[in-house]
This record gives sequence, structure tokens and C-alpha cells, in this order.
Amino acid sequence: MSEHPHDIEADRRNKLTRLRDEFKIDPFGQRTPGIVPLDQARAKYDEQADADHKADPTQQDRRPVVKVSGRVMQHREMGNLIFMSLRDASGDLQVAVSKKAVPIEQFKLAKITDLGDIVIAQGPLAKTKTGEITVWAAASGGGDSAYAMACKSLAPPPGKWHGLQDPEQRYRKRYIDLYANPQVMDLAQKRIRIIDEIRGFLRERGYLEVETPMMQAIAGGAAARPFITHHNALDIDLYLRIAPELYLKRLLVGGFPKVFEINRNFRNEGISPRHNPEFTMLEAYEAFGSWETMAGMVEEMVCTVAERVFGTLEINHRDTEDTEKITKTINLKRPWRRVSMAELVAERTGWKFDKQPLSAQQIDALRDANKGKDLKLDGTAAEQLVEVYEKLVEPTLIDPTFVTRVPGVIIPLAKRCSDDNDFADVYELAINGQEISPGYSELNDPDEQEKHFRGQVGDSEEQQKIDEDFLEALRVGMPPAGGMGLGIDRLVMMLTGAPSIRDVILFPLMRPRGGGD
RNA sequence: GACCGGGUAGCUCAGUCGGUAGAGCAUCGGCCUUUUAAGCCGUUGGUCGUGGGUUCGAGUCCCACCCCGGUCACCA
Repeated sequence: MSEHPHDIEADRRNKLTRLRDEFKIDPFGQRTPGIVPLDQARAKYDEQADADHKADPTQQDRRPVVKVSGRVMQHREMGNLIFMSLRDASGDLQVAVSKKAVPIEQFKLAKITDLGDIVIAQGPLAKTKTGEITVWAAASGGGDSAYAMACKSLAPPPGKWHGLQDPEQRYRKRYIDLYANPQVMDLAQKRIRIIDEIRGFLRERGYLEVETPMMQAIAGGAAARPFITHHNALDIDLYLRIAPELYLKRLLVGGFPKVFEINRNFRNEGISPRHNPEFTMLEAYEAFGSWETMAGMVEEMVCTVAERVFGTLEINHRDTEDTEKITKTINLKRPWRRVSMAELVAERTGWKFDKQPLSAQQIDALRDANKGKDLKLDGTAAEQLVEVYEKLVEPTLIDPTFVTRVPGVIIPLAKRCSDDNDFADVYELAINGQEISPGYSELNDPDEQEKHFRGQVGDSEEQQKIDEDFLEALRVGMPPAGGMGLGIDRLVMMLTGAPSIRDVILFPLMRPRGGGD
């Protein structure tokens, strides 16, 4: 049949032909009602019924019968008895196909079943000699098969023991990764639950979920390089959004009191274990709030999510090799520390920020004490403060910390502190050594906002365009408001201990490979 | 974008000083009705990331490029 007699795909295609010609079955299956997930099937096992049946097989068989389906992960053939391990999203369950218990064609089908095939088995639940709960395939009265093929797998499967390890293949072929590595499926489901709980939490508090443009004529709301795309009919370039902020604020202007959006942002920048070009962001705005409103909200939200999804406020990160070993514990117990950036820097370095730039001696001392950190300290006093914070302090903030009184120059969309115009009235929440969430007392003075924008345009080589319509909206009038953003991917990393953002995004961006990968 | 590490059978990995390309599992053929990475006997499978170069001879040395991971830069 094939020129490569031991090519795995060719072997499987031969079997495909046999299934059609000899077995007269559809190798790709049909609608099949009544299948229960493997964990539910396992839970139906009845110890007493099993014992009774083993004691006296002639009595009425009261063992629960289940119909299950899964991908074949292991296939052990012992002459006239075949054991298989099936896997679905809920877990694994063993199936046994005995020559005596099923029609001969179905036994032959079980014999030529390959690793990776999706099969259906029906029969009573009983333990094996070694105590493993097993579905013993057996024909029922209803005309259902005891054992059937649901979908022939043609591609070579990953190894049954090591699975798929190569990170490149895991990210490119996530559909294999998901079934070959159960912890990947588990993490994907954790992420889904985390986002569900965030939505529920916000809805319970009266926030309405809205959708704002992903394609924008002017990409505003953050300092980042955008992706460019093109609309043919209008013949205009558009940008994929870097933030939804300016549109969510327009909704406050229009009269929505509390809105949020959970969706993708796109930033045309480097890729790292903490950065994917598209990432999922929550932004929420509350009229008549401030950064403190939002800090309280995010604190409660993260704790609620942690408790509902993980049942604890103590998040343990484990070694990737030795999963017994706890490498880090994050304590989410409230209240979370609230402390100014200058105070944190002083604690860490002894530098008491007084708005004066560091002296040459201070710079040398800092560099000497922190070799390998590549401190860039040639800017203004405010820039130095931010640089020292980001390089030396933020990575050490494992437990949640609201960093307040951030130099205003880097934050154009927030109000200034009422007692000091040099600082912005905001928080930056750091957990696990990463910035996970910013929160602002939102700037609603249109003239001051315009001043900030014009100041930005002046010194930016990229000539960021000003969203004049947003300024017009502020002139119409936006109530004072609190706003917050939260990086969902990083939150999931923090809660699950995933070391890379690629582990919490099902399909992280990869450079295309030849051959359609 | 810079630097470091990696790319060898379907999977997981060895490959010494430059001297015929290896193992386990998977595949394929046999045996086996309670296995647990089943076992036993046999079998097959390679563009050593790609392209050049050095050499009698390159998986191994040199150059360029591709892809992945990490660190840094940019950024959240």
C-alpha cells in the first residue's frame, strides 16, 4: 500500500482502509448520545455490586453500566484480553475488552486500535485484581456496541511516557499538548474559571460588561507601539488597540456609571516570558470613585477569585522539576500594603527621594551595590526614582503591594495628587514581582488632559497622534471616576505558578514555520 | 534587536579525540484473559535544523542563515 512500509501515518492509513473495507465501519464516527465524562463514570463505581458479582456471577448483575469515550493513551494487548487507558478532559479511565464479552469484530477492532484514536466503550464498572476501576466492554440489550471507533487518529502520537516535552512543539501543537499533558488542560480550565469568577464578581457589583473598538484610527490609552492594519473599502490604516481606556471613558461621559471590558490588547513589542504581543486585559471604571475605590475592589476581587478557584489565599509556586518543592509562597491575605514609591525605594536603597537627581557618588554607589542590574540613571529625578523602583524594588514585591504616589510624568491619564502636583493619584499593584494592575483617579479635566497629551507628543519621536474626539468627550464632561486595569495573563501566572505567559495563553504567538505549521 | 543555550528516529534522549548513526518507548510480525511505562521473541525506522566550507573522511571543526528557550533592551 505504501512505499514506506513502516511509516506511522502510512500504517494508520492502511488501517483506515481496513476499517472501511473489512470492518464496514465509519472510522470517523457519528453522533453518539449517552456518553459520560470519565470522571463521572469512575464515580459511578459500586463496590458492593462489584463484590456481589465477583462472589456469584450467576446472580443478577447490579454493577452500573456506563458509556464512555476518550483518546487511547495506552494499549496493552494480552492475547484475548486488551486493556486501554482512555483520557478525556476530566481525566483517565481504564477500559478492558475481553474476547469473550464482545462480538468478534469489536474485539478485532480493539486489537488494531492505535494510540491516539478516540474510541467509545460501554459496559459495567468493576475493579481489576490490582484494584483499578475499569469499564469492562460488553454488549448491552439496546443494540449499542460494546466497543466502537469514534475517530481514527492518523498522525503519529507523542510518546506514551514522556508525552510532548519540546516547548516549541507544545506551543505550536497545543491540541496535542492539551491531551498529552493533563496539567496543561487543568491550567487552561483554571484560566477559564478565573475569568468567569472575575466576570461574576464585577456583575455582582453592578458593573456592566461592554465592548469597545479593537480597530482604532488612533491607538491611545497607553504608551506602546501599535500594530497597523488596513481597511480596504474605506482605504484607511487602522491600529489594533493598545488599550480600551479612552473608549471606556467615553462611556462614562455618556452616562454608564460602572463599566468593564475583558478582552485583548495588542502591543507591537518584544516577546518574553511575561509578554505576548496579544494579551488579555481587564479594565473597569466607576463613576465617583478614585484609585482607592479601585484598590479596594481589586483586592477583594483577587481574593474572591483565589478562594473560589483555588480555595486558599496562600498561593504556592512549585519547582518545575521537583513538584514537591515549594519555591515561593504568595500571601494574598488582606489588607494589602499601601506604600509610596519613594518610601519603598528608601527602604530598599536608603535613597530618600527629595525630587533632586542623584549625585554622581550616589549613582556609583547604587551601581556598585547592584551589579548586573544595568541601572539607567541619566534621566531626571523622577525617572531615576522609577528606574530604581522597577529594577530593584518591584522584583522583590512578592506579596501584593499597592505602590502609590508615582511620578506624574509617566502617567498622563490620571489626576495629580491634591497635595503634590508632581505625583499622580494612582496605585500600581505589584504581586509576584510583577506589575499586575494599575489604578487611577481618572483625569477628567479636559484642559489638563490636553496639556499632558501635547507634552507627550512633543518629546516622542513616534509622534503619537492626539485623540481629539476623546478630548471633546472630556469637554462634554466625565464624572470624577476611578479606573483600573488588570493583566489577566499575569494574574493567571501568579495564581497558578506558571513560569511563562505562554503557559497561560493557549496559542501564544510563534513565528510561522515552513510546511504550514 | 544583542548575548547565551538548544535543534540527532514518531516521542524522550545518548553520541568520547573528526573514522560505518545509537538506546528506550512507539511502529510492524508472532505468543499470552486481570495488565499498570505489562512481558517475551523477532522487525523496521535517519535530509543529524538549512546551506556552504575545511578534511582522505564531518552529527562532531569553521562560516552564514532558520526555528525554539533564556537573559537583556522595548513594554504591561
